[in-house]
Parts: sequence; structure tokens; C-alpha cells
Amino acid sequence: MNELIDYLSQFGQLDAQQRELIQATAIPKRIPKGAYFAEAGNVSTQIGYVMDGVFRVCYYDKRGDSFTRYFVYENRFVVDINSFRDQMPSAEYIEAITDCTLLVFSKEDFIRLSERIPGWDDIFVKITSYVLENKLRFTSNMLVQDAQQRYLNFLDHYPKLANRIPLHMLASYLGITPSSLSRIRKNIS
Amino acid sequence: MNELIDYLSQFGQLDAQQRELIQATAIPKRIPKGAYFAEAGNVSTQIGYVMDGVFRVCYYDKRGDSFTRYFVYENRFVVDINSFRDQMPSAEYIEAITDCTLLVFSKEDFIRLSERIPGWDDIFVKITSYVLENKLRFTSNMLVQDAQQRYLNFLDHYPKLANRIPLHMLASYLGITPSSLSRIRKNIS
DNA sequence: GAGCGCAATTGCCATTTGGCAAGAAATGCG
DNA sequence: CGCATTTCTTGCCAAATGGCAATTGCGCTC
Repeated sequence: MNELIDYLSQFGQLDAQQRELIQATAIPKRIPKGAYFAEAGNVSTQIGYVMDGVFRVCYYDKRGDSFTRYFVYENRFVVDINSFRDQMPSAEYIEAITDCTLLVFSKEDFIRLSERIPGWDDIFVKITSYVLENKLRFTSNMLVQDAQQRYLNFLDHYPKLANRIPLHMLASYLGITPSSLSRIRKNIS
Repeated sequence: MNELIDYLSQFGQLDAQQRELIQATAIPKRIPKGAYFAEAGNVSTQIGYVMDGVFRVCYYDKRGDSFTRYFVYENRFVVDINSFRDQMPSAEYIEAITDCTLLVFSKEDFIRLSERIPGWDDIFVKITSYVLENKLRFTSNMLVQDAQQRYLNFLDHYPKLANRIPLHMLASYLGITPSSLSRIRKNIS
């Protein structure tokens, strides 16, 4: 629980009373491996802070093949931000790829906190643009690298993540086939 | 000038007085082809709304080769958002690839507008996360497509842009060499 | 209009990656 | 423990892409 407060405090100041209010509002939630935190077509009614576990944000093509857009892990918020903010149906799935523990805020509670804590919105503005900008930088860098560089780059940035993610999901994140990833791993070791 | 107001109005309501204030604050600016709106190492002191022309946001590697991250064109804001917001040095260049006409706001004027127009910050929050989220979706889709699909996809989304951008910049945006792009174009026609 | 410089195309060949299918390894379950 | 299922690896070949260099095309200047 303190981790959430620490994380938020990186983006704005919170006094003791505000911290207590946040802690009192957050609701623990468990999601088992393979279950979804959000599904395409639904409106996101919750934003979650990951205490433990790894999610992937993905979508499916016409043939039912899945494509991993990115991973979300400990000490990060997991949410389809556009769906949550504008209460529009989402186009993506958010799938737990390990058993996960979250602290969640409902949309209503989130608005209530926004009304009671002056810096609340500002904190989430900063988190949103900081995280999105980073992801975008990372992803557009990937585009000009070959598959092996992308994999090494991933290991470099997310060393603890690699062995918690099924390789075929990692492959689809890297934009290559499982076979290619396998060959690259063999080639490196 | 009305285009700016129309664009902003898509993201939040503005009354007549607020519109006038915005129009009175915006400063026209011309940037010739090849010049920079922002350069790596500098702090962004301006945010610009593109009235006419095309920019590219790019960076350079150790060898001096440039990589195009994305293009910005008419009726969009052009800015290194993190540099502008936090007044930190930028890592990117923003280069005019045609003669460009902008409406710019200085950081000081921007803050002043933020103090006088209650919905101002909210509008820019929405624009930021909307635009970033879209770019991210577009970019991570590209990763799982081959070069030809990426090119066709680009033509599909930005039909008017293709013939205003040098092909080698488009190639670096698509993550391929100019030769490959040339072959793909030949192959399609 | 001739010459210059940059952009774009093309050819040749090496390398990377994909597609497919078979086999090996890991995991889950009774 | 043994079986079934899923995941991962590997081999083979085809297709895509890159690297490099030569050529062509285009706009600009003189």
C-alpha cells in the first residue's frame, strides 16, 4: 500500500490526510492467471495499481491471433486510459499472465478523490503523459532495430520481466514469430 | 486562427471571452524548410499549432544518421511535450520539412492562459493523452506488419502527406531503407 | 542550356526473418 | 507416476529486407 503512495508522490505532493484518504479508498483485488482485467467492447470502470504480477495489453486480429502491445507489472497503473477517462468501449484486452494482486479505484471513487485532492488530476496527467511518451519512444526505437537488437533491448530495460512472460507473448510484443525468438535466444547464448 | 479555436473546442468548451484571449495571445511564426522548431539539448519554450506545413520529429544516432519518429502537419500541435512541460532539455529535433506557418504560445503565455481559463489544462491533458495513445497504437501496429503493409497503412491514414515528405524520411519513419521503400513502391504500382 | 548536388531507383548478393512441420521439453492433471 | 496438452526448439526452404555501388532523375544555379 505504501508503494502506491510512494509512486504517486513521485508526481506530486500529498499530505498525511490525503494519503489516508487514498489508502482508505483503494480496494485490493486478485486476478488469477489467464483472467482479464479489461476486455474489448467493455467500458473500463476501474483503474488498477499492480502490487504483484504481470499483465499484457493486447488485441486480436480477424483470425483470432493475438498481438501484445505492452506489458504492465509491479508498481505501475494498469488501465485502458481512454476507455476509463471517457467511458468509451475499449478495443483491447488486459490479460493477467501471472496471478496478480491489485489495488483498484472505481471510476466513481476516482472522481471523488479528484474532487477532494487538489493535486490528484495533475498527478495523473503527469503519469499518463510520462508513461505514454516513454512507451512511444521505446516502441518507435524498436522499429529501426532488427529482431535481435529489440530482444537485447528488452532484456536490458526489463531484466526481471523476461522469465515471467511466455515466449510467444514476448515474440508478438517484439513483432517476430516464436521461432525467430527461439533462434535469437539460441544465437546469443 | 479559427482552426485553432475549433481544434481546442473538440476537447473542451470555450466561451467567447476565452476565445478572444487565446486569439490575442497566439503569435504567428514562420519557419522555413530545413530549419528547426526545437533542437536536442535545448529547453522547449514554445508550443506551436501548425497552420501550414509539415514537421518531422527525429533524433540522431552516434554516427549522425537521423531517425524520424513521426510527422506533424496542419491542425495539430507540435511540441516536445516533456521538455515544454517540465522545462527539461529535449533529446529530439523538430525539423520543418516544408516551409511552415505556426501559431505559437510561449511557456509564460501558456501558463497565463492556464490561470485565466479554467478548462485550459484539461483540454491539453486530453489532447496529450489522445494524441500519444493514437501514436502508440499506430506505432505498435506497425511493428507486426511487414514493410509493404506499413507503407500502405501510412498511405491509408495520411494520404495527403505522402507526396510532401522526402522518401528517405518516410523510409526512416517506416523503419526501412530508402532502397526497400523504392522497391515496394515499384512493386505496388 | 550545361553543370552541379541531392534524391530516388535499380541490380547484385548476403543476411534476416517467416512459414511450416516435426520433435523435444515443460506443464498440468488425474 | 503416466498421459495429454501446451510451449518451445529446430530444420528446411522461400520470401523479405539490407548493404553497397552504379545509375537515373530532378531541381537549382550560373
